[in-house]
Amino acid sequence: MSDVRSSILSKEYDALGVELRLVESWDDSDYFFDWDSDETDFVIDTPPPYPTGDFHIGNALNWCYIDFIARYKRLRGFNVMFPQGWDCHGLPTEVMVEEMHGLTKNQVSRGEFRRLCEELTLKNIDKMRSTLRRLGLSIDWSNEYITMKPEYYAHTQLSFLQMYNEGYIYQSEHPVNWCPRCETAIAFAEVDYGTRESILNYFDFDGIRVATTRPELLSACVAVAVHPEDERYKGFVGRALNVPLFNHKVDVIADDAVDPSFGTGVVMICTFGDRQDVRWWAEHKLPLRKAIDRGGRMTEIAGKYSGMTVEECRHAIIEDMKREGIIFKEERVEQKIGTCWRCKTPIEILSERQWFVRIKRDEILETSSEINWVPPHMETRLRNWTQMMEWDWCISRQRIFATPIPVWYCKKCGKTIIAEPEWLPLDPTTRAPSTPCECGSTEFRGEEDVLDTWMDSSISAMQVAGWLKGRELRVPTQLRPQGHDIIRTWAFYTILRTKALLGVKPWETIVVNGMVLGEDGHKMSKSRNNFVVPEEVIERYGADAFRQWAAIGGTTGSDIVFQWKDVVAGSRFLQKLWSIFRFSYPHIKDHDTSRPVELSIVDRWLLSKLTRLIERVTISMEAYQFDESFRELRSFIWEILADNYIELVKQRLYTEEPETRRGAQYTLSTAIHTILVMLSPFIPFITEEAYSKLHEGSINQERWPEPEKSLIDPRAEEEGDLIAEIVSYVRRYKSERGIPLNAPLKEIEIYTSTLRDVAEIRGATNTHVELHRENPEFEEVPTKIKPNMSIIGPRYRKEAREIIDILKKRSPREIAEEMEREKKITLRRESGTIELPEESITIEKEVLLRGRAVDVETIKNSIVVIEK
RNA sequence: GGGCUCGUGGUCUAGCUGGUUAUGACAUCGCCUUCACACGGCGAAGGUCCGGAGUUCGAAUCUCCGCGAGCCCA
Repeated sequence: MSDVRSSILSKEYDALGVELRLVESWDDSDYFFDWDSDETDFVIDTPPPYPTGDFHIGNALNWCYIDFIARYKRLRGFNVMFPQGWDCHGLPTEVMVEEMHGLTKNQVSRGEFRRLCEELTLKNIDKMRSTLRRLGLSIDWSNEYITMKPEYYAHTQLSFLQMYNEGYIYQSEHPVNWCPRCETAIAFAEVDYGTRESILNYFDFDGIRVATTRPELLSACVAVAVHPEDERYKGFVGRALNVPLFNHKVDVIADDAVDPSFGTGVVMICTFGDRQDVRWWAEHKLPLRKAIDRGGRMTEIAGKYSGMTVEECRHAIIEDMKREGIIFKEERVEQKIGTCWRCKTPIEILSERQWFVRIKRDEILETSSEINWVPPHMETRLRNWTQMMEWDWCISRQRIFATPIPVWYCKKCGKTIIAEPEWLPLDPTTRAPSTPCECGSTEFRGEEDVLDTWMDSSISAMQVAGWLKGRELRVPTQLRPQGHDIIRTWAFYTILRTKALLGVKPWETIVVNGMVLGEDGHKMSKSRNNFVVPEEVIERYGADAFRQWAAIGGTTGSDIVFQWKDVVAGSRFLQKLWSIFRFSYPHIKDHDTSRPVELSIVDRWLLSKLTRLIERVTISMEAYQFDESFRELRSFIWEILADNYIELVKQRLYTEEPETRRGAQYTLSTAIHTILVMLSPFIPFITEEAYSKLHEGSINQERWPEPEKSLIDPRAEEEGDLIAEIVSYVRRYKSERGIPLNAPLKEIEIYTSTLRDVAEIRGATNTHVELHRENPEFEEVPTKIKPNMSIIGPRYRKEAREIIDILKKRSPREIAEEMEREKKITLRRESGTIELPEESITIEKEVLLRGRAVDVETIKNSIVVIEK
């Protein structure tokens, strides 16, 4: 027996040691998707992160969710793909390369600049890969993709050709959001907003009073607008005015989008001061006057101001207007302005020849409605965004590190030449078309503009599902997990593109995670000093502890506050679990399962509760409710298994009597095995470590438990609950009186009709237990009548209140006696009598005992007497 | 300015289709070193469930209004 009592397992669980060892020993191929499997596919469209080099804690939350699902689905027998992509192209890397090497992109060749970007990106990817591994994520590395590699961007280019041929993509001169510092067009999704204090200048505009915050656009003025109902300006509509300082003629138009209460009620329309100008310009078919160039400087139409920056021009024009005496008022106003998401420079709206993807609102909305959104309200964000889009998606960028647009222009006739699919991948700036132009010319200018990075990443669902890989196409994929911050970009573009290219939705389900907030409840940012990186957490408490925070930090979809205490609580649970395992291990490691075993009431009680646990956790996992799943598991393990079951069966496990022992061994073994498997999606390290002590192979090869309905036993649950409560009462009794827990009491008497077996109570209390079927010596005094509202409420509706009042007025003893006699209660009122059935009230009783020095406690329908 | 979400003991959090003892964690206090675990066990204290109105026999839960917060955006 001595070997049973001293476990060979360490007392303390060494999370860091175990995890570092397992990270090294795990076999990547366990997680490979099998393209030829007969099992049902579960393909996950992991959103490829941007390789900044740092895996943000928000990403880590998202990836934990993905891993919970991937591991759970594998246990359920699915052929799971959890791929990892890298969305490489983009401005931030260009800027970083320029800073690192102290150069601008124009100082080296396009090819050389691209090479430097690739070099940095590969380094960053490497760094992030090691964080992913350390987190214990079951990524399928055989399905990794890197968007900057030619084999990937060939697909991006092909998608461009297909969408061009189907009329989704077109080139046109159109207003676009423009960053003058980055000298590139940007999409709406890339525009940030900030406030700025500016001056509202009131001035005389050829006899009408106008207020504007952007006098520098005077040379781009194409009309003046008033509200049609505005009495002050009725006579002006249709008149032509002379633009101050510039003297070109513009018309006064009426439009009800003009706010009569703002400024003077007269608006100067320029091409373009803001998006409202674009709307008016298009609606009233106004001329185009470009006053600002790509670098943010004034053009020739600005006359003597040309060459100035926007700021310089504004000051100069205001000076000149003052000199002419036409400014009569200046007012400070708070103004919201669009800025570049990357460099925060105020953006301009310029009219440029650019490439666009047509936004087909209805198609996107309809496709979105076919997707199962978790949680459902996240879809409204996409719907609102889609309905608000004012013009098409501008996909061309004036940058270098991006997918080249596979297009040339004939130098002779100007025709646009679109590449053939078999020429891909290609860079039109270094390669000419393989065939001459229709006009016979072989001289071409390659398109220097490149594609928006979202063009790369928005085909991820198709890419992972085998598009163009010579595999059967598996679209829609089963799942897209992502944060709610990228609904209007990643989700939106992916839905648009997959529908446009393949005619189907990209995913069956999208699970949206919240943002991670710092401990102060605000979004994590370096300036707020509430920033935590996943590596820091893992180095201190390990990945299993971190993953528990991800699971129970909050409900799926809600924003989650990062809190160290949650991680600490997670690490304590690991220790608790280890202690349970360490205790159980010697009893279950080689128990005999070959012969049927005799199960006691508490064994059946535990197995029944375990079965219900399996049912509940399975349901919540299917609904992606990780907090609920993990909470259920943790409370079962801690409260039911450890605090109750193990305490109850300890004596049986230590006994020399093999039959008594075997039932407990069997039950404990089943419970331990089951919870390890169910915990393994959340905490893969400790579960693998424990599992490996009992079995060959990895826990990854296990199957998710099926609830065995025949094990659900309400009678055993009732009896077991009573036993657990009695034992816990005795424990409390001893604790309150300073009696050591294992010290025997004189005697415990239990008066009950529920219990049949008291062996475990005897063992757990270390006291002789007498079981009685009847209780003649006691006097029971009813002390309180508790109305059962869930019965009385719905049955008596409006009369419920009155019934309770009447019950309160009558004495508990009287009611109890009537109930004993009649099996019902008759209430008399002015408006007649009411008969309450037995189940509508609960009678609380106090037990009195004469003549003996005892403590008495009523637990459920049983009475426990402890002799002093 | 709009959309979405949220507002529950000191802090964080559960509470689905309304039912009278509101869950748990951390922190606080007291008791207990008992042969799995003191990173433990047992117990205590701590709440106008943001405010107001409404629906209802009954509201933390449903509706409306207000206040506040967070996120995403204009």
